[in-house]
Amino acid sequence: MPELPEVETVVHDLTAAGLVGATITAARILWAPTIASPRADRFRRDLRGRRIVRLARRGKFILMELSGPATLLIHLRMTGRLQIDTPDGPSAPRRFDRVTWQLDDGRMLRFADPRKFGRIWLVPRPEPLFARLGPEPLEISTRSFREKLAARSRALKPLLLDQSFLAGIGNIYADEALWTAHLHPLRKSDSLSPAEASRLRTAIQAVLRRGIRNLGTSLGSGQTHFRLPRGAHGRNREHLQAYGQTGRPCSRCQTPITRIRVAQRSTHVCPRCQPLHPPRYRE
DNA sequence: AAGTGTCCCTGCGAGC
DNA sequence: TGCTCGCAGGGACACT
Repeated sequence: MPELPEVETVVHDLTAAGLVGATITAARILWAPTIASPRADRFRRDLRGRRIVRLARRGKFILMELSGPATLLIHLRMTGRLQIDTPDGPSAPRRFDRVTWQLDDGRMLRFADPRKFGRIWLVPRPEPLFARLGPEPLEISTRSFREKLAARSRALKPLLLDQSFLAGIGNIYADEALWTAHLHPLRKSDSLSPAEASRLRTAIQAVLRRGIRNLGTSLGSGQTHFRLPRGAHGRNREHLQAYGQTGRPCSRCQTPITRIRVAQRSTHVCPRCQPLHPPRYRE
């Protein structure tokens, strides 16, 4: 499930593959609802002949800045994958391809997405799409983070998943950050002491940075798990401490990790390290 | 404002 | 082996 570290990894891998500088010679749409805007015929027409100028990330969005200028925005949602083929690779669409782009260097870029939740936009300016996105979690200051927590009275888990609060965190890294910070997912955001708030920010940044360093978290098997554009796997799964660890001993206290449901999402918590009602403030 | 439920989708693992 | 069933979940939206 691509979150900030996976999206960052995709952008890095596309850049390393030398995508910047290539020109799109044709776009093919195999599942029309993937294109959020503009309409399919215009999407194809407007892309032809544009050069890829820069690749970037904002929240969970991949930004492909094009000559013109224009920006191609890609959101992978659950199972979206960008794949870059070598020039001698097969050019026929594969089973889960939703959009493909032919490049002038002979390569093909594919957007594959088994569950069809991913979306792509071609826009003159990306900013309007970011109007409701919160700040980047790797850039927010301690002070600003504390103030934002105190300004709300929401459970921590749904708040971390809310992209208008912070942009880029999903279910895996939310659970990892809360475990790392010793905080229960149902703690209210305005109940945190300054030390706890600071600890949470540090934990968020640590788990995201570790995810990036490990090239993202690849889960499960088959078509639905995360891969880099050139086919490599992320190796962050082996570093997970809470997510998907139900029944396994917490690496800090050996208490089995339990799975609860919070805001319709499976949530993994150490019942001992992450008490809902802490006896008193520590540190 | 916060929380819940529903929808979109389909591969996959579990159970029979 | 082959079937059915329920789970996985990001984000938009309706509703309480």
